[in-house]
Amino acid sequence: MASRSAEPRDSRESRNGSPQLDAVSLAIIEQLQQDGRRPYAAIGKAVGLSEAAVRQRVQKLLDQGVMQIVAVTDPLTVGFRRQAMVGVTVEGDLDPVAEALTAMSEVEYVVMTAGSFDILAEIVCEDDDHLLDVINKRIRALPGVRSTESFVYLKLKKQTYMWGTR
Amino acid sequence: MASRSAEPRDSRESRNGSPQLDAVSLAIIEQLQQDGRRPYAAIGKAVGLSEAAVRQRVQKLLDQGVMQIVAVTDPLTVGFRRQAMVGVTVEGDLDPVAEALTAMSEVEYVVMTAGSFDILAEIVCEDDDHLLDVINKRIRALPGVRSTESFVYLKLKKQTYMWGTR
DNA sequence: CCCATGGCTGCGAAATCCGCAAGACACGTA
DNA sequence: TACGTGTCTTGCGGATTTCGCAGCCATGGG
Repeated sequence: MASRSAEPRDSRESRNGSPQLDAVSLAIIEQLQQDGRRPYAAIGKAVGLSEAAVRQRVQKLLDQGVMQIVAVTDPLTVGFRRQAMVGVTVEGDLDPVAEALTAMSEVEYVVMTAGSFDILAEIVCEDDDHLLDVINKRIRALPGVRSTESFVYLKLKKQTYMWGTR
Repeated sequence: MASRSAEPRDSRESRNGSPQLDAVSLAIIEQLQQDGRRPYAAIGKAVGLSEAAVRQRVQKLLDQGVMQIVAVTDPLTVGFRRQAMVGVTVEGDLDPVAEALTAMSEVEYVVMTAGSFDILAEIVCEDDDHLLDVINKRIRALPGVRSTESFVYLKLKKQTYMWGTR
């Protein structure tokens, strides 16, 4: 059935270190984006592979860190009452600052950007005191941080992981 | 075993419409944040509940929209080569703008904030043309949008859903 | 040419998921 | 207080899924 196609089904590394994904793996990911608990057999039927093959591919994708299967929530509804996005401007090398932010447990999301901020970091805290401490005492104190600007979350309106299915 | 505690285990609505979660449901969510495919029996053992009880709680949490179990990836490694955070400032009511953003399939994340932006929106696109189209032609054209500022993603450094486990 | 590697398939055993029925408890009402 | 009502919990099969393993095929290197 699998209609062994001619296109490369490899796992070569592209130059940025990210594994190259073929269409079948993308289809598997798409299935799991709709329902992270979908059975392997059902996925196999959808993408044209055996159950075992799907299982192996999924395991590899997880091992490689290409995807993770997790429960996601709106922290605001689950007891974390203060959340904020912090824009950081840095002088010099971005990496040390990004690493330091990544190491903080309150920081859920770190991305390097082009624009008037060099780094965006999303922070999840229990309360105002906690948030203030993280931003004012810990982030602004990092060597290389020139300035920060905070955007406290008021309401989360959308949170999707369904790209690819459109 | 379940040591029926005295604290409320209800599903009342708090004033903002979010279901109130007890400690057991939080523990279940925590388990699924570590591994979205963890078997119900294993979760039950960890939180002190029967397999069936866990299953029903999970199903309810999913139905209520409190959490979702999905595969998450770094879009940059999966073929979506342009991603950006857009800060939007609005005149007048925020809701219509937030709704319009939410309706766009390229917009993955919408949050209302306090600060120099009223709304932050994360955008996932195939290429530069696509990104330009979304930001310049569609978002900036929305009635009520006063201005926007874009932060194109260069590299995703961290992406976690492990709050609560710390 | 031969061999090593990687990926897919098929299969049987073990574990898991799922639906159902019954018991326990809290709460609201008469 | 007594009595429903609704929710939560538990236990138990049967169907389904997961898991590990052996074999097969294609590709690429020596």
